[in-house]
Amino acid sequence: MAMPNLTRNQHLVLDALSHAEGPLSAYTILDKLRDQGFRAPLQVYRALDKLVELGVVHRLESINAFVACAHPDEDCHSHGLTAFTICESCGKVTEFHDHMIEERLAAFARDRNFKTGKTTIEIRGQCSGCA
Amino acid sequence: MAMPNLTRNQHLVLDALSHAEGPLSAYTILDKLRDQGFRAPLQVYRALDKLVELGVVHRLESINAFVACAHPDEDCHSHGLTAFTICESCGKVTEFHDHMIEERLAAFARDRNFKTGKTTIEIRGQCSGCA
DNA sequence: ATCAATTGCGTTATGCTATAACGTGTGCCA
DNA sequence: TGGCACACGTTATAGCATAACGCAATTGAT
Repeated sequence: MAMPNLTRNQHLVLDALSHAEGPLSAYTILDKLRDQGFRAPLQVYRALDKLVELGVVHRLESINAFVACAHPDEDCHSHGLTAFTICESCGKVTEFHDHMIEERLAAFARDRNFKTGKTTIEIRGQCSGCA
Repeated sequence: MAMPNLTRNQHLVLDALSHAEGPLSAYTILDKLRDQGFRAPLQVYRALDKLVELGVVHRLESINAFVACAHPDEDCHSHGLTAFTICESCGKVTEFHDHMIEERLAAFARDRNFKTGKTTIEIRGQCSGCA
């Protein structure tokens, strides 16, 4: 998955996420980009769809928010499964990869003849600074 | 976590989920229970909150839906972490527990001094019957 | 060169998911 | 018997996401 040039909208959305402290909702991104001409949710969602597909943005299913990939230069998809810790106090998100967990889930799916699409692993709680 | 008697609303919601083929959204449950007098989303959400707390219903974060626990008699919470496969074609959900994955996630959290609250593991894809 | 396919864009409208805030009723037990 | 805890019902609103339309730019095969 090579990284094509981003369109203006995609670039603006990625920038907003990259400069944010934590994850942002689509509507928060919209508000941040009103000065740049954004007017409608779809402008954000369409950019997000593409950025997620490229692997430079992750969607956090459990909080309906999006976060820039922690290491966008390497191809995040190539690391396989991505897991997250999400601090419910400060919003800090940490991304990590664990090959054993990945293997274990793959084995379960294989045993059941389940064809794996996208996998979500999210741990919500309190980070070290907030506990 | 003992299982107290359920209220009428809680019982109706749990029944709806138990008899369903797959996961249901809160609003789908609401529609199913209109004949029983349900009129507003909160009636469903309040029941769901309680049922989830009791461990007899699980929330699937990645599809904003709810499913009855596969083994409600045992205390599902006592099995620790619950993971799911979710078929995107037929909606079938399979619940499973893997001690090694649980251990691995716990170790990661421990290393980072992250205090774990609720953990979500959901694999979306195609089940054996739909692949 | 030109046509068709693809992709992104902008807009309006709408639908789905979830909670806030208020008041009522009931059971418990100090 | 007064206070508390809990569930309930209702109205209203907030928050998240997509449908459907048409236009513009790009690409690429003929």
